[in-house]
Amino acid sequence: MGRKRAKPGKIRLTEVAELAGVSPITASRFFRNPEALSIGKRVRVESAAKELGYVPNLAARALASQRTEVIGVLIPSLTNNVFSDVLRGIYDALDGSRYSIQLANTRYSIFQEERLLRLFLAQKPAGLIVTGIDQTPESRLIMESVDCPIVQIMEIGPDPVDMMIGFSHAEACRAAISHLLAQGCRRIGFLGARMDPRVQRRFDGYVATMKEASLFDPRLVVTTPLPTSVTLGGGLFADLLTKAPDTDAVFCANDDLALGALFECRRRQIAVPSQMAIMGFNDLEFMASSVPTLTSVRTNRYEMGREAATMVIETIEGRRPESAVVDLGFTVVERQSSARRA
Amino acid sequence: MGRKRAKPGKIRLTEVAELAGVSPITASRFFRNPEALSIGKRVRVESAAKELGYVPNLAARALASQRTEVIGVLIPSLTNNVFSDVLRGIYDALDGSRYSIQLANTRYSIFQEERLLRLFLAQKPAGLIVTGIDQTPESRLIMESVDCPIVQIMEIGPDPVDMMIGFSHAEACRAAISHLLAQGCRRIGFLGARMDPRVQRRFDGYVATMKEASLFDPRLVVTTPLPTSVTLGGGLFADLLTKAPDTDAVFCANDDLALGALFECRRRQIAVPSQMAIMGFNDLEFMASSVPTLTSVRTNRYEMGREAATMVIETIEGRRPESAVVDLGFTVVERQSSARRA
DNA sequence: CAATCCCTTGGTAGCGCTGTCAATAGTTGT
DNA sequence: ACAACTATTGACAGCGCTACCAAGGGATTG
Repeated sequence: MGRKRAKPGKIRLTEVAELAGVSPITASRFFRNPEALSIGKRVRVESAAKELGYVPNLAARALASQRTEVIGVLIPSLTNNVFSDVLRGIYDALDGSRYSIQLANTRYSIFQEERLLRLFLAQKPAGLIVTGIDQTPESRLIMESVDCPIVQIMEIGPDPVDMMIGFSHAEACRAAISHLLAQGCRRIGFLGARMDPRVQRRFDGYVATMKEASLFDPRLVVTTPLPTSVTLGGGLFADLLTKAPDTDAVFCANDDLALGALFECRRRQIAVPSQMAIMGFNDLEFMASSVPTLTSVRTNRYEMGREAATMVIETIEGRRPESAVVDLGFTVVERQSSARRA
Repeated sequence: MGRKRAKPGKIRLTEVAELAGVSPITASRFFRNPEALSIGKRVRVESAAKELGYVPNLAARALASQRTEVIGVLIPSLTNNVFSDVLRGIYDALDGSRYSIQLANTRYSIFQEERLLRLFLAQKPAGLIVTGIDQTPESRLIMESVDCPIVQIMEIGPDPVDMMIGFSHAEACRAAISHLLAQGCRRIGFLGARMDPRVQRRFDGYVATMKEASLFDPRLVVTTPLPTSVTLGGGLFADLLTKAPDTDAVFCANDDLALGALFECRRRQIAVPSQMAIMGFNDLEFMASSVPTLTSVRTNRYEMGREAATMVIETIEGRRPESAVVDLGFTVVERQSSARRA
């Protein structure tokens, strides 16, 4: 024989239906598509549900309908401010909707990403948000064979798996370096940490722009696979000065490094920007209030998260966005730390 | 009639059992309690599952077993670095385990928190991690009537709902102020943003310590309900100097404010620490590499998250931690910005 | 040799909900 | 007046898994 029968206190859809005087399936429809009910029953089911304090059992719903209302989110890091802004956008967009988020951290590994992707997809998510465009070939195959909407975020590239929202890191970096060149800088260093694909593309933009100006010199480049930090920024900057003492500007692949470089300048009594221009990337909040204020490239991270989540939901509900690829662009925010000509 | 029958490609527990030559229930047991199987069957089921690439259907499992393997996490903010460290600890502790996380953002509202709590508990989570000890009375009742383990994090207090891990913010702040007093500071200002319960308790510690030294003066206090930022730190510090121009030290309720205050000092040519000592709270990474380096109070946020998640899991698995309340303490990290006597 | 125990395995039913059809009532067109 | 249609509602079965009970088989005991 089976197990003990329904506990007395349990409020199931059946109980709601009974109180409302309708069949369970009608009550079920009330929660999914109220318009399909006549006004009378709609009101009756609604008040019955409220009276009993009914809360749907999501597991049963998922099992019966073969789908969930969970949107999977794959990001490479929980620590990085950049991703917490994106996440905030995603959570805000989903707040109040019936969708919830399942978050997983790939730790910058595309193999972890592939593993997590399999894990997620086995649970039939309603949608997926993944970071970047550098998935393993297997991951791509998996994603392409799945029928839920997928948004790749943080950057844009040639062929989206499904949808895409971000900006060109190479272009953003080109704009940054062009700004420094326009300020009269010639020996422009590049500081990079972690060197994930997006930083790599910023680096590519740096190399291309410097080469076009016939100013590229490998001694101006200092990178490390270590995770970024302010302290590391100081260290990399010190290395740069050792390799190329005549450096007159430094582009930092993110703002933490830029702040570290700024502190290192202060430590060494290097005047910013007159002796050394400094520029960061992302435009975190503190860049506007340091002394001197720090030039950076503003990226629209919160909006990216918000839009990505919105694109997923709209697609699920059948209103596919007109454009599958959204370029959110970037803005070079010129501040004191690069004001050579000001 | 029902719906279409099992699709061909679908790998269910039944398929695994069939290939392994055992009954479905035996296969099911393999995934929950392998020790209960004889070695022979264990190996057969394992290889069958691997061969077919079986992934359990969590919705079915949750429905049948009436429980989930989801741990709910309620935090007030996604932006604040403090919480991303905690989150990282939680995710790390759960990585590789069968538990997953459902995250929700209360936005510093105890009413939001109550709403989310109801939402979570309706889905029968395996455990719960909530921030702080200031829940609504209704929230407390709800939590007390639930039978899953609950850990309150970030601070400790008299009566835990279930378990608790954190430290005393008032004590930590007392230690901070005592340090500044020991450095010979007398006109010690307090800068606070957001003023959530934890900041409030730090403030209480400040007031108590200053009063004991007969040095309390309301003009030394500048607070705001606005969310914290580096820029805000500069602003609050400027206000403080207006209200109390003879201030000789400032305790900032968090490190962002401290950095902002440091920049404001630089802007105004106020020498740190000789004219003005600065101290922060949390000891974020950048505190160690600013110029001058910034004194702070180190709190063990990552460990807190990790331990909280571990406590939940251990309790679920029947190995309840010997102590329900864990005080992780804090450390005053003395650096240049408060080195008056050095 | 029967009685007792434990270890392993299987049968049965059902968790709470929804997809698929079918049925009923009401409405419109010719 | 009758067919054809739409709007509502319901019946039935089953989603994939596990709780509960029971049974088979071997070892141990008196």
